[in-house]
This record gives sequence, C-alpha cells and structure tokens, in this order.
Amino acid sequence: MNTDDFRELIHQKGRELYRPMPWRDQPTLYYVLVSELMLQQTQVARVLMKFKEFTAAFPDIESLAAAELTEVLRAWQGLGYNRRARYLHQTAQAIAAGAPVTTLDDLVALPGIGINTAGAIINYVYQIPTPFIETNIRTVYLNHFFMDQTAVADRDILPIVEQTMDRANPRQWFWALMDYGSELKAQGKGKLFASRHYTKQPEFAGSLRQMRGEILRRYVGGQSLAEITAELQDDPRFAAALDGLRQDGLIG
DNA sequence: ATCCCGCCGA
DNA sequence: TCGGCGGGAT
Repeated sequence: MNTDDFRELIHQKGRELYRPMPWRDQPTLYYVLVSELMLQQTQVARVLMKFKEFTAAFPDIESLAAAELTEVLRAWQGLGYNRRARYLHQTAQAIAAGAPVTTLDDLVALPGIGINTAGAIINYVYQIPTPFIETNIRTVYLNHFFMDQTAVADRDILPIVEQTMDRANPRQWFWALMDYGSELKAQGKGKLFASRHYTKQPEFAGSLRQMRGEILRRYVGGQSLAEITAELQDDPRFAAALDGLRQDGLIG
C-alpha cells in the first residue's frame, strides 16, 4: 500500500471509529497532560471513568499544583501505577512555577513525561506534526508495514510514522491511528508480539505491587500507618512494599 | 491468562 | 537494556 492509500485508510478509519472524549473535546494543555499520564499503560475505558472526577477535584494546573499529594493519590485511586500521580503532581507544580512547555525537550524534562507522551502532547495541544510511538500506533504500522517481520524496533517504525503522517492536521491523524490500532487489537490482529519492545507482565495476584496498592489504598483512605502495619505486617511482602512506597515518595 | 494511548532508575 | 510499577475488564 502506498502512502496516499494508507493516509486515506487512516482518515476513513478516523471518521468511522472516532469516539469523543473530554480531552479530545477540549485539548488544552492541562486536559491532555492529565489524560496522557492516566493513559500510560491504562485502558481508555477506565480513564474515561476517572478523568471527569479528577478534573472536577482539580480543574486546572494551579489547583493541582496547590493540592496535597495525598489528595491527588486519593483522586487517582483505581487507576494504578500510582507513581504517575506523583509525577503529574510534580509536573503541575513545575509548570505553575514557570517551567516552559513549548518544545519536545521542555516536556521531556518534566517528571512522568517521556518522548512518546511529549510527542502526543505536542500534536494534540499545539497541532505541530511530531512523530511518536505508542501501542496502538505500533499495532497499525506493524500490520501495514512489517507484516511478516518480528522483533521490530520502534526506531524502525518512527521514520515511517514521520513519512506518512498528515502534517495538516496531526491531532486528528493521531486520534485516528489510536482508534484504528485499538480496533485491530479488538479484532485479534494485534501482532504486538512482533514488537521488539513487547514484554509479558508478571502475575498480579500475590505480587509486591498488589501489596503496594493495598497499603496505599488504606493510607489515602485515612488509616494510620500504625493501623496499617498492625493489620498487614504478617504478610511477607509488607516490609518491602512499604519500603518501596517510601522510596517512590508516595508515603511520607 | 491477557494487556492496557510508557516512564524511570539501575 | 531491563525490571518494576495497579487494577480491572475481557
């Protein structure tokens, strides 16, 4: 398939599959920032449930920056990977204090924002065509440009993203790629195993991060550390989990 | 069992 | 380059 046909396909899929979301309806820096952090390793459906509540509690960068971390973690409950909540909090504080947010490098310098999230923000907020990779984009390009290959690296996909992307409306283009990639996976055409960056997650049940989640949920729920310790210290994972939470700055 | 619009520290 | 990081839907 040549570039023009591919573009036409993506545009068509974009029109066919488009789903409105708060951060699409209002792609402000704050909304895109919050949604992108939430969407790292977390499904859209779950983020949709939490986003409205989170932005109601913290309607703008300033209010988030001024909040206590515990409040932010409480609003984050149910999303998992709680370090992201602290990163988002720290990023809001940095921006409120005047950190620049115009370029890719500006954004990557902020906590919790890597090259891919930064690229997404640049496209969605500023409409500046910027190639980036994420799991749905990966899926689309693996299916159309690396059909019979395995161990495909992102750095081999990225030039094709750059070459094929719609420079006139990158926001709509990347939304379409997301929606199409998501559809491919739902149809069982995921092919993510062909990515060099594919790794299978260890089991959650019985894991340390399950215990981390348990401790943090109690902590932000208002239970004292003494109570939590009394009730959970018999679990062999407890000490390591608590230590990790402290290490990550999630518990004081 | 799979896997989610990745990032960070080592 | 690799391991760790939540929790729920399917």
